[in-house]
Amino acid sequence: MQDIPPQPDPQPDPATLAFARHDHSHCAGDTLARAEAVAAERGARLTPVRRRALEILLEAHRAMGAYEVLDRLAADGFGHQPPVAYRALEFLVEHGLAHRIRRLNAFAACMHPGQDHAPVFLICRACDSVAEAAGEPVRAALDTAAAAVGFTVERANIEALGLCPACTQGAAA
Amino acid sequence: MQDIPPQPDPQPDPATLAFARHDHSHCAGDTLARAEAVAAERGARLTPVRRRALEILLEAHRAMGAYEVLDRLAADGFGHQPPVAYRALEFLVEHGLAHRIRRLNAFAACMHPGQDHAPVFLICRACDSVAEAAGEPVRAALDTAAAAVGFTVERANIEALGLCPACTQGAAA
DNA sequence: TTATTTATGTTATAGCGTAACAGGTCAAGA
DNA sequence: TCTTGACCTGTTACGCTATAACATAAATAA
Ligand SMILES: [Zn+2]
Ligand SMILES: [Zn+2]
Ligand SMILES: [Zn+2]
Ligand SMILES: [Zn+2]
Repeated sequence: MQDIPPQPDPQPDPATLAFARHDHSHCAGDTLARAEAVAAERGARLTPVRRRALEILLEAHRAMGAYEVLDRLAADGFGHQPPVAYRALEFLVEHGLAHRIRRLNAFAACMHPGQDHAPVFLICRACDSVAEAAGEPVRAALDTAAAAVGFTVERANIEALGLCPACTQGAAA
Repeated sequence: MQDIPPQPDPQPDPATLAFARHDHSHCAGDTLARAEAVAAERGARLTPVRRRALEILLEAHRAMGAYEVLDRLAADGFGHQPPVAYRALEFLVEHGLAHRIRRLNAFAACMHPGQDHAPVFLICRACDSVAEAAGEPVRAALDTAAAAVGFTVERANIEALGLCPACTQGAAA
């Protein structure tokens, strides 16, 4: 959850990374750069508030409420009213640069923007970290279950609450 | 979504049923009876407010907001304040007699109480109906994805938004 | 009965989210 | 150049969702 000096190894699976000690400033910076590239490619305008909102979400592998983001934006000289945060977050979600975690009434930066993906969120109830795991098989199973009753899935929210690797260890002790 | 006279056939899959015309008074009554049996078995006290809240949720295959349930309870002579509804609903969820649909900030009656199940919700964006499909395969895929990164899943919310069979037809027209 | 727990109801307040309007920026086209 | 229109940012004001804290009453246990 914070910066730990040496981390020379190649990037592991993003969900594994979220729960592991890693050079997060690099992790966040890299993700931000990819997000900027995606925005440019799509012709989406990543304006100062929007970019700053994304940076804020990228500070840690956890979800933040809109009002928490708003406070941070306000402290940085942006507007102080809820729509300022909600609009920036809405933009990020719309363009796949962030996700909404309904279980937490909160938002989290997307850890692999650009890649078309069916995210599954793993929320640790002990340390509040949130990881975005590869959900393609889960989504496939969901589509199958829905198709069996004639239902057409357009969007899905798949959110799991439990214990991350570190906190599972702690609980076992 | 409303009562249609004859329906002699045996019960199909509950999710299929939710989207089909059926004798809902029988469907709801039967589910309520099973819920009562489950509550008795667990030693859970299905008091008048709680029972009435469940009946209200059972009136249709859709989710209802807590305040909507509250209005109905108040009209029936129960308390008029939010905690009255939230507590009844919390009880029902705790004992597996109802589910919370986070995407809608709402609650829906469980259509097969007692059976230990991993529900998946199929929410029609056109007619607002909500079906509870069998989610065991989906849950299994989720557990696998989580286990791959060392995460232990305790609870999961799996909610799909899309079009039910009837509304898919309508949209195609 | 008396003590203990559980349930119901209240007031008050916190937290989440959006509608509607005003002013500002920027680029395309007259 | 000037105007038009699209889009972005900011505001006020409000509505919906949810819970904390407390008082009373009913049910169960001792
Ligand atoms: Zn990181
Ligand atoms: Zn944890
Ligand atoms: Zn029915
Ligand atoms: Zn429908």
